[in-house]
Amino acid sequence: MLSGRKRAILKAIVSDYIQRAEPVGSRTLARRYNLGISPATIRNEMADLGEMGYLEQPHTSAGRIPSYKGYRYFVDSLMEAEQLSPADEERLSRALQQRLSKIDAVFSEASRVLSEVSQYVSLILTPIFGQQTFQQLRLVPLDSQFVVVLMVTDTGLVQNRVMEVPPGVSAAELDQIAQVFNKHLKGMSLEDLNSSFLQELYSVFSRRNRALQEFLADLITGFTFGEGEKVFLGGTTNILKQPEFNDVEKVRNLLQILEERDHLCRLLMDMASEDIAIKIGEENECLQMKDCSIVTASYEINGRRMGTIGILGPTRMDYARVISVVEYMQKLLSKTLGDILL
Amino acid sequence: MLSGRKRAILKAIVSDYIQRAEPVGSRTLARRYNLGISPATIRNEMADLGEMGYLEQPHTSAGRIPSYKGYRYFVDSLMEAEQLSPADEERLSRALQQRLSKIDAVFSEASRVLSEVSQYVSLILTPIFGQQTFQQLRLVPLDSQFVVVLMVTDTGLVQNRVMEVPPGVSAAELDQIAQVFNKHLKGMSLEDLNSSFLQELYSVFSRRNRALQEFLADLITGFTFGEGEKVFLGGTTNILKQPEFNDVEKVRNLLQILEERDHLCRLLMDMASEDIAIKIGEENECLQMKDCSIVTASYEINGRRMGTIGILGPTRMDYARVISVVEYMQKLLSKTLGDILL
DNA sequence: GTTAGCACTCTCTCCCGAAGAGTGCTAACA
DNA sequence: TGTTAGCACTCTTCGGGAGAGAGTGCTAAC
Repeated sequence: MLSGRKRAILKAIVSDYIQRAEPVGSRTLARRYNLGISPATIRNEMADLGEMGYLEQPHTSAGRIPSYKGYRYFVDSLMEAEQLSPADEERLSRALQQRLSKIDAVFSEASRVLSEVSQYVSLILTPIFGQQTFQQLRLVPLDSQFVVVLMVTDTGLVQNRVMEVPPGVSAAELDQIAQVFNKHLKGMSLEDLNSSFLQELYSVFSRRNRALQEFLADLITGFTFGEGEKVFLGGTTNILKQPEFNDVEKVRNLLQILEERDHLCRLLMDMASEDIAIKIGEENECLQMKDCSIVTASYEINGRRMGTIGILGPTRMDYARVISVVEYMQKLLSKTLGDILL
Repeated sequence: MLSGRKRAILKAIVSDYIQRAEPVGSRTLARRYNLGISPATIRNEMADLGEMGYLEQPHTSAGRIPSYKGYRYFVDSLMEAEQLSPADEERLSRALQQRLSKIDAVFSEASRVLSEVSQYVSLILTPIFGQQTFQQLRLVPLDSQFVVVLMVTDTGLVQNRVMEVPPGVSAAELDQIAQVFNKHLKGMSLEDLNSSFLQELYSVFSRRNRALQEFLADLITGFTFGEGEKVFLGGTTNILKQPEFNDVEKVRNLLQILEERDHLCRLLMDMASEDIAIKIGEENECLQMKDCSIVTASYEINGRRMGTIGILGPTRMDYARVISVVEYMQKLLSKTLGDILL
């Protein structure tokens, strides 16, 4: 455990650095914070903290900056929770209070306002289909050639797409297919939907040709991979305001990651297991993100954890504030989605 | 008109600058290109071209760079059409040859490969609904509370969303609504779909309450603004490789524009009126894009111009190459979409 | 009309020195 | 023994030349 004085110094250093983005020295620290001790004493303590791995020195005779370990300690046991200002709460709420008919519009608005209020990059993972169970399937023929496939999950999400109907399959037969699905799959987790069911289907429709079999296979893969999960991204340009991203090379590295939606998707899914998750710098598996931190929260639909919202910024981000923003949005989103879907 | 020699010199300068991104001087020009004249003569000609507004000088005693007018002249009458390499054609085709069930997947793949091959930023505007006519409406009730609204256009695009059914409206009544729509609107341009029809609808269902009226109004606005047009963006990071974007401030300006999807949408719609459109530097209304050029082409679905693909790069972009890429993708996309939708 | 020569201009880079900030060590102090 | 003042030292940053390099425009000759 760190002594009270070391804790106070570490806290002051991290806070100061978060605010000003510049290495902080003993003299400045003594001047700016009322620690009641002289720069010399602070220097001694700083040397200790440096040896213990909480602080780093960009070079001899620059001030100290927090190491990853320093941020972690700060977040875990020094930082004070911050109450979101009423103005910010207002901004967040209002964005979701508009009448947003499509669920995607909700996510897109949420991501926009999240990045605006936080001034960092916002990420939103749409509901994970694997977490839901099959409720019903509808096959709505548009004409003799195309059919609209509607799949409804237990949480009320509707997945839809247009498919080509194999030639010679009648509307009655489509109905029959839907019936088999609805009878056999109701309540089954979409994750578990595997090929054994497909075999069963084949046998039911065995008299039929290869085209139909392909159609059925496509139908099922569409459920699991179909629309899939998407990631909404907002405020990418905010990151460019941060002094640590004054280097175009760094910017490019980060933006490249943000362009790989699959990667982000996996990242957010991994973090979905916790209510609030914080990854600081090196804790990110991805090397290119070692200068960044991510704070995520999982939103719920009807009490079930369904997806994740997150904010990405430099390791030097204002954790207390970001956490309060994310938490507020988490509640807001859970409520809004519940209202729309239930 | 410019003399043959001036044309040759201008062409050499623009080509060289496009390739190397550095002001080009008379001596270098004479060395690199076999123009058969001495640097001194070139200098005279360059001075003329400068006075005529085709060239600019970053400062005295640097070489010349093309002005906006210089690029324009180059594009209009100096540039030689470039044949896309078989390898590139292959890459573009293959991306769209995958089985892509959802139309959005086609656009997303197209935008990805477009940016990869061009090494600039790619933009794709999804089909403009206003250009299409109403074909049919389906209202598929999921349960007593929600209904899936399916609207099919004459080009085979399906727009869908989930809406809440006003309490007390039966399935039969929904059917009736759909029938009225299908009877009155078939063949009508979605753009023209206005409130006069809504009045008519009200009178048909006049016995009904306010909730139903709101439902009907929402239904119609959904057609025109509903899903709306989307812009797919790819290869944003490519722009960062360009030396002209070594300045973070410039990058931020551009990325900010690219984040405003509505703005991009309008931009691409404006350019949709031509088969191939090229906007160079200052020709862009948007001030922040004065250092950029956009090359667009409109793709067709069943012979009707429906949307736009484009490539955005620095004014110093390789126009010949970009044009050939865009043209190729235009044909590819028109074909692919025709196949999927028809 | 074209070219060679030349003086001149402007940028870029490298280097140097001064300023500033901060450290670590030592010695004195409570 | 912990704390503090003092001091020499280190390292970065910034500004000011000096020199190199590239290119221009003008003039005079071909």
